[in-house]
Amino acid sequence: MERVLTRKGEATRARIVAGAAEVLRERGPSVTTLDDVRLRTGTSKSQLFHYFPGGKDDLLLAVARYEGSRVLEDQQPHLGCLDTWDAWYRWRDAVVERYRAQGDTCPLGSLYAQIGRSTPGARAVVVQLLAEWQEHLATGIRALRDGGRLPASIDVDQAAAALLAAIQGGVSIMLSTGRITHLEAALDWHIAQLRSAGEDLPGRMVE
Amino acid sequence: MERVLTRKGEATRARIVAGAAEVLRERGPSVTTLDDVRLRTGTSKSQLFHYFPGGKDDLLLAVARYEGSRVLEDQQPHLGCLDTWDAWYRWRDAVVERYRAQGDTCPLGSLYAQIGRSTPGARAVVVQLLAEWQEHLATGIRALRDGGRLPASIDVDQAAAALLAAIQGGVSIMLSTGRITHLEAALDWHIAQLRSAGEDLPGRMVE
DNA sequence: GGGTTTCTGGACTTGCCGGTCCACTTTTTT
DNA sequence: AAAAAAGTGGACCGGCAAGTCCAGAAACCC
Repeated sequence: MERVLTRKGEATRARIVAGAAEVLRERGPSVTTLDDVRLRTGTSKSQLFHYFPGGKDDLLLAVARYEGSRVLEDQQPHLGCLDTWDAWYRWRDAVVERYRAQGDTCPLGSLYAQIGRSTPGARAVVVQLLAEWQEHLATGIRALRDGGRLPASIDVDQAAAALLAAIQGGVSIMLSTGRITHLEAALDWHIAQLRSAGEDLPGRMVE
Repeated sequence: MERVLTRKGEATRARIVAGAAEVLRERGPSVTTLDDVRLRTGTSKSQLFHYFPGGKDDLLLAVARYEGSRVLEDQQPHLGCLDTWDAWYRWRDAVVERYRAQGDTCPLGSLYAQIGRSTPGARAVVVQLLAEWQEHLATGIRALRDGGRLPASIDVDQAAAALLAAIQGGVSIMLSTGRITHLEAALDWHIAQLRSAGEDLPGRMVE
């Protein structure tokens, strides 16, 4: 099935995805028409269907993948090295900043709401993103524990899952209310809780 | 402007809202047409516009209000009396049960995604719901603190905000992945953290 | 450089769906 | 009980946006 794309074709396709992502972020998926995308990207109907034979859903899915890949990238390099408390605070700031900049739109979330049910691929994109994200968090927590900064008894996976949920919730609340306070509260609370769990740890701390 | 509704009219209106809510939950707002609602509720186009002069958005907003009012109701009476640890566990189970039953649809969330941007009323509905919800949680935490089960130094509002975020995130993750694990992890983690914060409290506990 | 494939442009079709209209019935009011 | 107001049924309209088609241009391959 895979059709081969020439260099030019590849460029056009990429232009369409990036442009579509812009429009979708501004207007929201349900009200964005293919003509909007056409206009923004300087393409024609036939090109849209040439590159995305499945039509609108196909394009939306491509945009979802595109947006999804950016979510974790935007948190790097901090997300990759959560092994000291300082690193956690830097990451926390990066996350807040990212979502503050994004404002009250959640490209991936609204895309999923639009095509999720019908297109099975969309769910896969989100599920994988969440899994990777949580894995990064778990790695960070594990690093703290192994570094003696957290008690050995801590349930790493539960903590990571709870933290991921808190972030998602903070973002989702931001979308509805326009305020980033809950995201901040969630992050601060979680880090503070982790920290206080490691506070009165025997030995180690001085090592 | 307010038109008076006869008893019959009231009943019809209620039937439309309830029926529309059903269809919307099943199909999602973006793909649900007024004809779907018509069919489900056994009404005609003119009735729909008779009761909801603003058209589809108007109806959707009414449904949003309807769904919103149920969210907190479904957590009662537990949510109203979070003054002992046992009460918290009961509430936790009620929340999990409610969302497990609801499955992978979030009536309010998807409604908001659909009409939020355009209809200002929708945002108000969500904002108010979240505020009330958080207030309940804060009241519960305050009760624990005043009962000597939590340290006096606890930042009640931050804790409540973080918990609310965690719940929202748990739900939102459930919508994407179909799994309720994150909601459970978030609730369990939060309650456990609160509890451990109150663990080594001086005096009081025996009083 | 000729043949084949890929790419592009835009006119055209199609069907859906929100919204209008108006005639008719039922209920309320006095 | 008659007039007024509220409620109901369904035919109809109009626009919009997804998707189709085909012809011509550009790129690739030998």
